[in-house]
Amino acid sequence: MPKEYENRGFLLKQRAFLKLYLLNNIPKQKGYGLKLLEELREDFKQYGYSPTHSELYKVLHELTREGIVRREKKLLGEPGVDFQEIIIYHLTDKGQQEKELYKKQMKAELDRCLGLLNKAVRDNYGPLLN
Amino acid sequence: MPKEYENRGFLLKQRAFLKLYLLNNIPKQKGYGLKLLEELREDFKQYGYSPTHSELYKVLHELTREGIVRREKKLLGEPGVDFQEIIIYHLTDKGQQEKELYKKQMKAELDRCLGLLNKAVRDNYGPLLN
DNA sequence: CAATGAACAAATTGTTCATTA
DNA sequence: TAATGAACAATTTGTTCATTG
Repeated sequence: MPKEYENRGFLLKQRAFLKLYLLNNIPKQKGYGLKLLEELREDFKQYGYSPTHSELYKVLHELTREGIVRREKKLLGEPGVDFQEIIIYHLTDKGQQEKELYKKQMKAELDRCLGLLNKAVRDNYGPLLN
Repeated sequence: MPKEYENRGFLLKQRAFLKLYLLNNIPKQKGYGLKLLEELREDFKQYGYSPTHSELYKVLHELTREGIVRREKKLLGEPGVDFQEIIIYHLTDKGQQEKELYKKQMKAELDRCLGLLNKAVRDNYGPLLN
C-alpha cells in the first residue's frame, strides 16, 4: 500500500516531495543514494534548497520497505580496483503501479499548495490592497 | 528586530505564513485571537488548511514579545451583560516599519517556494516527459 | 575516504489541559 | 461556555556518529 498521501494541512512535507522526485529519477539513471542526492541538490540549488543525505536515505528505505523499489548491490568503478559498494535502486512491478497512483495524488497536492501560496500573494500583495 | 527571515530550506514554515497574514489582518479589523483564527480558517477552507488556535496564539505572542503588536484588553459584547474578556491587537509604530520589511522578505520567500513547486510540476508532469 | 545507515537532537506543529471571566 | 494560554506530545527534519569496504 502506498499509504495514501494524507497531509491535509499546511504545505506538503519534504519527505513526500523527495519521494515524488525519486520515483521519477530512479528509473531514469542507475543512480545510487549519494548520486541521486547530488543531482537533486544541483537541481534545487537556485531555489536555496539542499536536502540532506539523511532525509534522502529515509525516503529510499521507506520505498524499499513498501516494496516499491528493489535494491541491488554493486561495486562502484572498476572491479578489482575500486571496492566501494553502492546500492542501485530499481522500481518493482508493484512500484510501477504505485508510482502512477502516487503521482496523481501528488499532482493534486502540488496544485493545492500552489493555490495556497498564490492566494497568499494575492491577499498580501495583490492589487487594490495597500 | 524582526529576526530576519532565514529559512533557507524546503518550503516556508507555517509560523511565518501566519505571521504575514496577521500583520496584514490586524490593522484592518479589530479582531481578537479566535476571531482572526475563524477568518483564516474560512479563507483557507477550500485549500484544506485549517490552522490551530495554538499556532495562532504562538504567533501573536511572538509578535507581542517583539514589540510589533500591542495588546488591549476589552470586554466582548455589551458591558454589564457579557463579561468575556478578549484581547485586541494593534500594530505599534515599530510594528508598522517591521511589517513592511517582513512583507518584503516574505514576498521573496513566497516566490522562492512557488518556483520550487512549479519546478516540481514541470519536472514530474511536464511536457516531453513520460 | 565515499557510501550507507542509524542514533540522536532540534525544531516545528498539534493535542490536551488549565484558567478566567 | 468562549477565549486565552500553557503544558505536553507527536511529527518532521537535521546533525552527528558508526560501519563497511
